[in-house]
Amino acid sequence: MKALFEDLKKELKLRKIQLSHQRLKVLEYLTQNRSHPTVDQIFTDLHQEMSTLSKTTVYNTLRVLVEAGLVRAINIEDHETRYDINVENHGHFKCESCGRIYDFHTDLDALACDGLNNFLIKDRNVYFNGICPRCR
Amino acid sequence: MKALFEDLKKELKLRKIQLSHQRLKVLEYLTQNRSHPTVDQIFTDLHQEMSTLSKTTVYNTLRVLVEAGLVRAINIEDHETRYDINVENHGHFKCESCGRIYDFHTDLDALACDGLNNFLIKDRNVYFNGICPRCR
DNA sequence: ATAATAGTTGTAATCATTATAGATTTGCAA
DNA sequence: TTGCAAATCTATAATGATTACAACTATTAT
Ligand SMILES: [Mn+2]
Ligand SMILES: [Mn+2]
Ligand SMILES: [Zn+2]
Ligand SMILES: [Zn+2]
Repeated sequence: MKALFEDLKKELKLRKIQLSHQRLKVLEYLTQNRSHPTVDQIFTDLHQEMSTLSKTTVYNTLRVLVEAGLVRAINIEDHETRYDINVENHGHFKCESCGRIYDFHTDLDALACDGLNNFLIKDRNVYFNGICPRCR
Repeated sequence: MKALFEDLKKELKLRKIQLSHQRLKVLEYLTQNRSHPTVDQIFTDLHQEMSTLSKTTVYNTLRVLVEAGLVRAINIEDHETRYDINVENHGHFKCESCGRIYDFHTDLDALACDGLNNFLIKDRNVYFNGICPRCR
């Protein structure tokens, strides 16, 4: 189930999204860095090997990838969006102490909820806050 | 169960938090405006009747109220925090079309999740995205 | 009443994100 | 292959929410 770089490339081709050098680098980065990186982390790391890369391109690429459904944007306070190559049904835990974001398995579709008749649900998110084992 | 202004005032006194005119106004506003307002909405509305009110005070007050556990901060993309006087177990639905945030009832504690052994969970949040009945 | 503490205010600074315009690259047709 | 339009990228400026700061005011304790 793990999103493989080669599969993702095919997916982009299918959707007629150009596979530019920059886009492939960002996509590859996300498959290799599953710690929910910020734009700044992605940019800083990639800039080491691609000195001409622009932060705007990272933003643009991420928008394209999110719109294509290949990447998920995560907003857990902080006013800084993080990105996740794993778009499957899972939850996030943010440690108040170290700031790390952990994945956990959960079936959101199983969550019973009242008051959403006639609502069209496109996306479901769960996140917890607290202290991680490493920080306790 | 609905958070009543008078009860909240007592709660603040208990916690030795000064009940300044500005803080009471913000608190009262939240009890009367349960549409998850932004700082800007709170400030603009209160500024009508309190022309000396500063936006910084609104920010400061909300931080105090959130830390005291009387108010919940909600971050659903948008890079603009919204505030909720309802701190009980409930979920949020954001309409992509009109931007409204709706409450829905759900029992998050009942959600089974793997991979969080030894994690100290302090807070649980769920939010859905989609289209609301009004916009369909 | 006086001094110390807490809260408020207006302004400036910060920081993530978006807009813009010119430069570069790509896809495709001649 | 060559030429050109469309797409993408880059650098920089603008935006907008939030925070930092310093002076001012209100509250509390002595
Ligand atoms: Mn994840
Ligand atoms: Mn709510
Ligand atoms: Zn931690
Ligand atoms: Zn709507």
